[in-house]
Amino acid sequence: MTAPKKPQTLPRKKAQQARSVATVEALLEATTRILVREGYDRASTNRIAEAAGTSVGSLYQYFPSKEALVAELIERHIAQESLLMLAKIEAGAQLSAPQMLQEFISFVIQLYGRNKPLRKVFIEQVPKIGKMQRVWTIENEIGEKLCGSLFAAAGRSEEPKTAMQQFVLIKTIMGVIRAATLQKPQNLDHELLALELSAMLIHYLNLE
Amino acid sequence: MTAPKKPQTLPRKKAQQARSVATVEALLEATTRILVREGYDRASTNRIAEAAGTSVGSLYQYFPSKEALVAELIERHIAQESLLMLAKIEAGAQLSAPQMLQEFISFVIQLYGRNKPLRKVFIEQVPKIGKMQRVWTIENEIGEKLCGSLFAAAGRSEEPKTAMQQFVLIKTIMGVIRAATLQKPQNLDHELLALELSAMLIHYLNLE
DNA sequence: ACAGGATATGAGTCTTCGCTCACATTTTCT
DNA sequence: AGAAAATGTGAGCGAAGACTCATATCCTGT
Repeated sequence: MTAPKKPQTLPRKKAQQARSVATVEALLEATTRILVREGYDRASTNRIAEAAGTSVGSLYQYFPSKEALVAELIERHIAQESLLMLAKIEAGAQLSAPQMLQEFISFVIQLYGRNKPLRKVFIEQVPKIGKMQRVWTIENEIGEKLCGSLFAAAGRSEEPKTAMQQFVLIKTIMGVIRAATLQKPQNLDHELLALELSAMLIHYLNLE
Repeated sequence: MTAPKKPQTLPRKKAQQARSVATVEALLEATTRILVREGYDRASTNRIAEAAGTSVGSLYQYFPSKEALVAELIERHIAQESLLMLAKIEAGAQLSAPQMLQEFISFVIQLYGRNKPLRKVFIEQVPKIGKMQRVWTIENEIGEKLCGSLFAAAGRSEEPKTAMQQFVLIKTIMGVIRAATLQKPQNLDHELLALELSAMLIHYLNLE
């Protein structure tokens, strides 16, 4: 009879004074620490509050649930990294298409090499927290922008870019890099990977 | 102070009589149903036992934990699908390399289109249950076999296949298909996707 | 037929955890 | 200074669920 209730992830109230902002930040930092050290399941609200040096009560003033806490963390993480990627694309505007793509891929590989344990937790929790849609939206955005910049670099700005091209481009990159990062086969040179991937995709897009 | 204990996933005892084998099967089937209908978190051992028409006690005779139950389900799922993929590769042995690859990709897309809800649960739980290594091992196996067959079909059996080639080949395929399946952009034609992906990879492998 | 192993049962124990609330403290504003 | 608003506290309630165990039933071999 009970409808399947998804946990609310909207912040309960906004912090106004500096002191409460500090509390919220402390909570988020503590959540990160506990997530990495203990994993999602062992991260209880009580434990998080204690680690943050506050109380459960305070936690529930700002976050309606543990999921909300993690959702906020994921949101910040996604937002930050997508900004970095978009910036990287802009920064390579004067390069040739192959170089631009190769540098972008190298950059993402290096990005994914950082913070492995936390990233692992996020990857596991993104679906449960319902952040998949958000990730996809941003990935598509990046794919679109990257595709546009590549065509521009090859002097073919006018040509239409199909949804398929953008999709294959960004999903190939992210899919392969995710695999390379998580699975980490040590005998796989990252520079070479970036080179081969970009060559393959440049040819796929007819941009050499 | 407590060491992070991973839940044991080895079967507690093996069923010997026909009756107990039936119990185990019933438990696994019930787990599947509940997983699909209620999701992982709401699937409690009590509920599973009830749905299977047995008792919790019986469940714990054969599975030391809920994780063990799901691990067994995932194991069967992985094993079954990898067999299908390997069979598909063998079945295409007389085709040209491009055709073989295209048909393989189409096959995997169609495979991933089935059982979406259950597959979603599995994808979410594979990391937590510790089955990632197993998935990777099998994916690499498939990549190796596929790569070999493609080279053979192009009359280049003798040429060495690098680890990089196998890696890019299989991870591109699986990564893109996973994205296409989960994200399901409806304006993306699956046949066309298979065609473009295979063309791209055939060129990457220098097999046209 | 009967012993002994295999299997089944499910009420109950124990633990964990999410979350509330009555109350205390701090900050802000006039 | 004093009132009102914002913020902080943590013991404890209630729910949920993982897992056990004493007991009962079934099966197999002799």
